[in-house]
Amino acid sequence: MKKHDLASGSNDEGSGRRRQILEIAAQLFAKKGYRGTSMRDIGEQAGVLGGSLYHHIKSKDALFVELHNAALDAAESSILQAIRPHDEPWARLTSACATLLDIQLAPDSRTMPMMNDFREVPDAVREQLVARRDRFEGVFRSLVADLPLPPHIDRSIYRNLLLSQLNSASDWYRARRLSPGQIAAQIVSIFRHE
Amino acid sequence: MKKHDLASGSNDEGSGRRRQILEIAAQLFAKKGYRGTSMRDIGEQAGVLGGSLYHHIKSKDALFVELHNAALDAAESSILQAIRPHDEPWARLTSACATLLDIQLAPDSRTMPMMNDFREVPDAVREQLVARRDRFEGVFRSLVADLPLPPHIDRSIYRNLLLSQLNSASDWYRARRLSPGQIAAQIVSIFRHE
DNA sequence: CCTACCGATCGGTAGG
DNA sequence: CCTACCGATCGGTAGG
Repeated sequence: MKKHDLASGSNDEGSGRRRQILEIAAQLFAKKGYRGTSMRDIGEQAGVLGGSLYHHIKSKDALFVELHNAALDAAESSILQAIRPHDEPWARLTSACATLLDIQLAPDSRTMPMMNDFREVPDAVREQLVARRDRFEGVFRSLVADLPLPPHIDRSIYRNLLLSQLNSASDWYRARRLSPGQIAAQIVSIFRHE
Repeated sequence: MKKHDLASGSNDEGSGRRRQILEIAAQLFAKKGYRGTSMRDIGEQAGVLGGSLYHHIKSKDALFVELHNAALDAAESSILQAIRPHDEPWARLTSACATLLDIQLAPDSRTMPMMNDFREVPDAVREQLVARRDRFEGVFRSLVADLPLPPHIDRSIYRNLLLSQLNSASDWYRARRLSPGQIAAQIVSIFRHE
C-alpha cells in the first residue's frame, strides 16, 4: 500500500521519476498543506526514504514553489484557451470562471489548496508565490475591465471578490448537489449587473 | 520587548493572568496560524517558558478551540445586535455584513484567521470548529432566507458565496483604499438582486 | 537510493 | 512559575 507501482522500467527514468515525485508531492500538499506535509510523507508515498528525495529536488521550499507555479501556468493557459472563442465580455468572464472552478473543484485538484496557504509558508516562499499569483490575476483584471458594469461598482473590489470566490469554492463544496459548471453559472449570475 | 507589562498587581490575578494569556495566544494564532504558533512562542510573549502555560490551559488544542469559539460567540452577538433595529431584509443583511467585515478587517482581528485554518488543525480540533461554525452560519441562513431573490438563484450557494466572501476579505484587504464599511457596501451591492 | 546521522524544534510532564 | 527533561518529528546532509 505504500509504493506507487507505476511500472517504470523505461529508459528515461531520471525525469520520469522526478515527475512522479512532483505529482505525489502536489497531492500531499493539496490535502495536508505545506507544513502538514513532511519530506518523509512524500518519500513514503514514493517508496523511498525522505532523504533520498534530495537527489531530485533542491529543497522543500523550492519543490513547493515549482508545484505552485506549474499549477498556475496550467490554469492560466486553460483559461486563455477557454475565453479565446468568445467576444462578448460576459461570455468571456463566464467561460473563465467555469474553467477555473473546474480546476479548483476537480477531485484531485492541485491548484487551489496552494493559493490560500500563504500564511503557512516561509517568508521567502511567500514572496515568490505572491509574485506569480499577481501575474495570474492579470487575466481577470482584463476580463473585468471589459465588463459594462454600473458606475457605482469598484472594479478592483469586484475582481478581488470574484477571485476569492473562485479560489475558496472548494472550502464549502462538500455536497455534490451541483456540478462545478452549475456553481460557476450561479456565481456569474450573482456577479452579473449591467 | 518580550514581556507584556500590563501592571497586574491586582487581586484576582488567577483569571486575569489567564485572560492575558488567551489574548496573546489569539493574536499569535491569528498572525501565524495554528501550526506556526508554538507554545514557546506564546510563553515568550507572556514572559514565561512554554511549559509554564500548562498551569492555565489543558493543551494547545483546547486553547485553540476555546479561542475560536469565544471569537464566534462575540461575532454572533455583535451581528444579532446590529440587525435587531432593522426590518427590511436587505437592510438586515447589509448591517450583518458590515458588522462581520468590521470584525474581520480590524487591525488585530482574532476571528477571521481561525476560520480558514481548518486544514492546518488536528482532526479532533477540526470537528469542534466545524460544529461551532455551522451554528454561526445559521444566522446568515436565516437572513438569506428572508431575501426577495430572483428564483434562478440558489440560496444555499448564495449564502456560501457571501460568507466565504466575508471571511476571506482580509486575504486581499491590503490596500486601505476603502474602509470596511465601504467594502461591505460594495459586497452587498454586488449581491443585491431583486 | 540507503544508512546513519545532525541540530533544531515541537507538545507536554514531573517535581519542586 | 522554573529546571530539566521526555519522545517524537522536522529539513537536510555526508558518504557510500
